[in-house]
Amino acid sequence: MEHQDAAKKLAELGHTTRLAIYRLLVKAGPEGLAVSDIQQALDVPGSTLSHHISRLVNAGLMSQERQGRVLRCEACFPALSALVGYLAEECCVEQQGCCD
Amino acid sequence: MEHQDAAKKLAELGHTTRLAIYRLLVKAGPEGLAVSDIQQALDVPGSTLSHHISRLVNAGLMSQERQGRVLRCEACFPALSALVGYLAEECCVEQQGCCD
DNA sequence: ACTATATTTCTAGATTTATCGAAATATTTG
DNA sequence: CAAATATTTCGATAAATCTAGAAATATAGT
Repeated sequence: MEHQDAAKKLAELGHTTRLAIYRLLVKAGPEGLAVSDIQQALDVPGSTLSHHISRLVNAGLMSQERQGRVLRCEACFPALSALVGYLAEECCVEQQGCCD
Repeated sequence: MEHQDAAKKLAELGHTTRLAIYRLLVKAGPEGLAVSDIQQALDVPGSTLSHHISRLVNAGLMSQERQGRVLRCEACFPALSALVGYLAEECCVEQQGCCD
């Protein structure tokens, strides 16, 4: 993962509402959730929610697929793994033994 | 880990310079690095660097300890683990099998 | 075509953050 | 104590972000 890309993903996750959205999606798994489900769970105005969702999508952390009137949202699980990997990458290269 | 705390940590890591600082520290391991080492590696003005470091410290992602004229910086490794754990927590609770 | 539902786009004001020069503080050494 | 080194605090400006109401768009059902 590129440095800038990782920073962007982390920044987007670093907002209370967006982190909550993302965690709902992670919890939901591949089935995903409709925007309306998320709205109901988090109780935020539609326009605000839409703004945050579009940022998460833009950062490559989730995707949306239309199913009729509903937009189904799903977390991008590989992005999460890559991000976590980036954070721990080269952990303690200078001195072995602190990370497992 | 508390939700707000996790969001804060992620937000602080979500900045190019701060992420670079943090990764240098993760790479350095428990030995840590002096502020001047970081400055040399990243080539940012002192005041800017100090600002970012203080944010990382405030977020509980790193600590500083004075050793003579030098301030030694060290990553808080437990915080990293807890953060990663928080992100993956309850992954796919609704439907088993997507995460390992 | 009309209505209802789902969601986004537009817009604008309020708040937060980033940057960095200059001055201040802390510590060692001569 | 004075000078040198390491780092922070102050201050001010520029840029990005948050929030949410109102209007617009997309789809489905009648």
